Amino acid sequence: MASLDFSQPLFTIDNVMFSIKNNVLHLLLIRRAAPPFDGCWSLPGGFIDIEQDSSVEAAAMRKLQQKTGLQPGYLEQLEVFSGKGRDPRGYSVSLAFFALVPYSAVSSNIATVSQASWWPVQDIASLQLAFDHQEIIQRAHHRLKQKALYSMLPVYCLPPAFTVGQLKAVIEAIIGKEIQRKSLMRRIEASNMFHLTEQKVSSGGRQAQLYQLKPGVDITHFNRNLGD
Amino acid sequence: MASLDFSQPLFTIDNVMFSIKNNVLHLLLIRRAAPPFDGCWSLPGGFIDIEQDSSVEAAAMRKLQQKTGLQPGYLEQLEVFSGKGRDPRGYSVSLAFFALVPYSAVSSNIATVSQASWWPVQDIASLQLAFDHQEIIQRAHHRLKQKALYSMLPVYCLPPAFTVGQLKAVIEAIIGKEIQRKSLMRRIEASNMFHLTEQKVSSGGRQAQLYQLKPGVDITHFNRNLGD
DNA sequence: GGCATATAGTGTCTTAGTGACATTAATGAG
DNA sequence: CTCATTAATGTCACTAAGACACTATATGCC
Repeated sequence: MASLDFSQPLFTIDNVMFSIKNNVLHLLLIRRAAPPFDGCWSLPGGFIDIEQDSSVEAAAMRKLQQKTGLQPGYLEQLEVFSGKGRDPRGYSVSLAFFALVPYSAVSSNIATVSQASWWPVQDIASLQLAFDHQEIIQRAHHRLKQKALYSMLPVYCLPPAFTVGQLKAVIEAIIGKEIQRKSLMRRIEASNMFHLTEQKVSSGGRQAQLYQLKPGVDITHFNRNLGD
Repeated sequence: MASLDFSQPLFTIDNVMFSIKNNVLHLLLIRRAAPPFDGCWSLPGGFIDIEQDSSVEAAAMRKLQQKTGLQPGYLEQLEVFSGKGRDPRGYSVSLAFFALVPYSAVSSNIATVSQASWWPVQDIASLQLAFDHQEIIQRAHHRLKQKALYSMLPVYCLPPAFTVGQLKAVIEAIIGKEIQRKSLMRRIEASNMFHLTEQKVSSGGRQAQLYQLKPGVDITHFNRNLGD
């Protein structure tokens, strides 16, 4: 194996954290306070601290906690973005994560952290973002769309108890397309991931059943996509 | 953003390169010649060279060329593996790739590179590998299996011209399960990725049509998995 | 109360793509 | 020529999603 006489690239973490607000897909950006790109909106991230971060996932979690005051219910590695041009400070390698969080969990904490705010995903393309964050966001959104078609992942955008109508709205916001309520019901039943609570919830018509994730279950993956 | 007074982790690349030999899924290991783990089999990889590698993908390609003498037809990021314990030299972050290559392309070059050889994936679990390479291989294999169920990715394990029977054998070797020839034919037609050549090939019975990738096409993804 | 309306949930037929397997096609061995 | 072998097709069954009508239960207004 080669020796260590190459200088190492700068290694950083970026997080694309999604949530649903008013039935619209949003993601969290923070305004940079230092060069390069100071003043620009950017993804919350930073450097890994090998003293306190037991893994890159731990580093991502710590950075999210630090910059936004909350921890996502779901976190997954997206992809590494690398090259000479993406950071003016030099060759850099950034591991991007994508995260999901219920919007309710955000609303109370986010106020205390200035310079961070939720943006509708559709509006992001027209912003001037730092680094190659536009591309990272596109990739994250694409991955999330795909996963919403064949898995129950979107539940992580909802509070612990939710209705079928809410889950349907979340999925539709993510994939940008209507789905059949009936199909979703079939999947909920087939997945065996949820149980009904005794509570019901009003939303202008007949009251809806509240569902809850069974403790310790894995996210079901189906072998067919929705919305062909 | 934080300043640079944290020491940076060691950043490395690992490659899980798959191919098919005698209708069995194999992957390429090299024997380490230096500590740590000298003498152990391990994944071909190493450090990125920021002078010559324009991206992490370029680094992965260069390392494969260097250590095995060949370049894969397909290369994709798998996942980052990180932590204090995985490398005795210190905190390390390794980006693993998975690669596919036709076995024919290997056979001539591999002889010139000592200490590299193909191993049946089933036999790997009983080897003593360096670092956390067992886990990396498991993850790569899992991902490859999944992709074989819903995409045409396995064609990258075949030479430029191939028969339906060969593709069927490759897919079966990857997913460890028989599939219906008919289903594969339907996908080949639906994907519109291939065209027939005039040539046919003998294999003990009726001659088989040779198919070829159309130039510049993307790998088709289906919205349903094989082999429910 | 009675009715309109809104949302929740079910029943059921259609549709699309795979599984299973029989059938036909082409080739080599004897 | 006959048979064994592999390639390719024809056809029906099965499964899960799409479409949409229909029932159920809540709220608000008269």
